[in-house]
Amino acid sequence: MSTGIAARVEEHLAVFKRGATDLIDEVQLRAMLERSLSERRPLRVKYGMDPSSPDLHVGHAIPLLKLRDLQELGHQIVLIIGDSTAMVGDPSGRNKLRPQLTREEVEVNLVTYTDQAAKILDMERTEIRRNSEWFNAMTFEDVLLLLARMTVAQMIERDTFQKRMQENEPIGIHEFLYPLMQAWDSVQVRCDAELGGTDQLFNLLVGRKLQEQEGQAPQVCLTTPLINGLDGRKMSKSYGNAITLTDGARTMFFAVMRLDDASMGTWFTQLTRLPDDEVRTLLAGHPREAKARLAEELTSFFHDREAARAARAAFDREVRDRQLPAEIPERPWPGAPGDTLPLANLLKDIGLTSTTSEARRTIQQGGVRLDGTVVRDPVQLIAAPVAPLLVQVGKKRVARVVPR
RNA sequence: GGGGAGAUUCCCGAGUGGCCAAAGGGGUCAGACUGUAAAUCUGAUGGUUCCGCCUUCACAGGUUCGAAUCCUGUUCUCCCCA
Repeated sequence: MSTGIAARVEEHLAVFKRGATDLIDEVQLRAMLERSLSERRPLRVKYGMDPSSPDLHVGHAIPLLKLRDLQELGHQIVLIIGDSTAMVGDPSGRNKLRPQLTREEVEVNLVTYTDQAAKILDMERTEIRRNSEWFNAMTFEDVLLLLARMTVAQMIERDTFQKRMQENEPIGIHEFLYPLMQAWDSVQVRCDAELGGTDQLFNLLVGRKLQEQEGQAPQVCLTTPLINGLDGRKMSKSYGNAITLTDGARTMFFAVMRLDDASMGTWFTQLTRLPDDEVRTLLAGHPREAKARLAEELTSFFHDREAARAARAAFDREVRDRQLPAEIPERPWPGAPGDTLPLANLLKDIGLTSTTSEARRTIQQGGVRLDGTVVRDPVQLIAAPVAPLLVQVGKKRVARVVPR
């Protein structure tokens, strides 16, 4: 082996390892890379996504970004669209039984999923496989044989199942099938390595086991951290604490600015590719500057530099300087032209609050301003405006009521 | 197959005949503070024509002046025994 290859092995290894939580195992990966680079045969790196909810969030972007790095090194990415596994539901990191999706729901999600993944990966160079390709071809006997590869004891060793049993939460028998299915994907695509979140480690290891049983070299398992959402809990669409890849530039930027300081380091490492020393300098400086930079990097990546700058300008203006936004949505007066409306009803009618009760509460708490003046009486009658009336609810909601 | 426990408001979780729109915590919203946050403090948190009325405590009936609370049936979950 030439010294040139040895250096490149180290280079590739560093990319694999950067920000990773588990690597099983490094010795094996090094050997794979040596062979791969000397034989000029890219490694097949698998990643599976189940189209189980319509939107991907930045947490999903972490492994995808890692895949992109590997893709840029010339390795072959194999993206598994888990259209069959989605109907089972991955029990990983779940303390509850997942609702089972129908074929129709899966198909709808699938389209948006690949579109979103395309924001990160070069899909031209990505091998995309649906796992229904092989699962739909299996007979009941095939399924039995697959199930027979593991024992219940091995399965319930998993901490998620342990926890559920302790908490008397249900565990569906079909959930036992999930790790085996994911592992079977690895056998089918003959991958050299599989990437997943830290909660996937068990499933990834089952892949190694099955590949060995099938006479294949066991895959290297690589996990990336799961990140917390904006409220500190695990990021999840259902908690409403996620930043999704489909969020607009402004929404995305503003959301990142709400992140707690302590998480910034992880976010920089996992979601940006800024050099380490630059990140260190940023983190040592003013937290707001660092966070703004983080937000700008993320927004630029998922949208573009221009949109990110605009979002930052809007943030500075509206939040930092407490100025009105440049664009204020206009709402036509909802009543008859010469009419009057109680303030609470007006707020609901123009959509600034979802119910009149919410409007009343907010008004009574001093959260509503008309032309900049706090109004505390929810039944105060508002006359149809002759000139635009500026209505603000809290810090974020604003509209201009215009005559019609 | 037998026995036991349970299903509560967005989530978790109290409540076992009237004082229950239902404790407490989380989340969320509003206000204060601030660096944009976080943390902290205050208040709010089913709807509404808002000191009244309507809807809500798995579902369907029933008892009662009155039920989340009692009874019957149904659905779902957990535990133990076989």
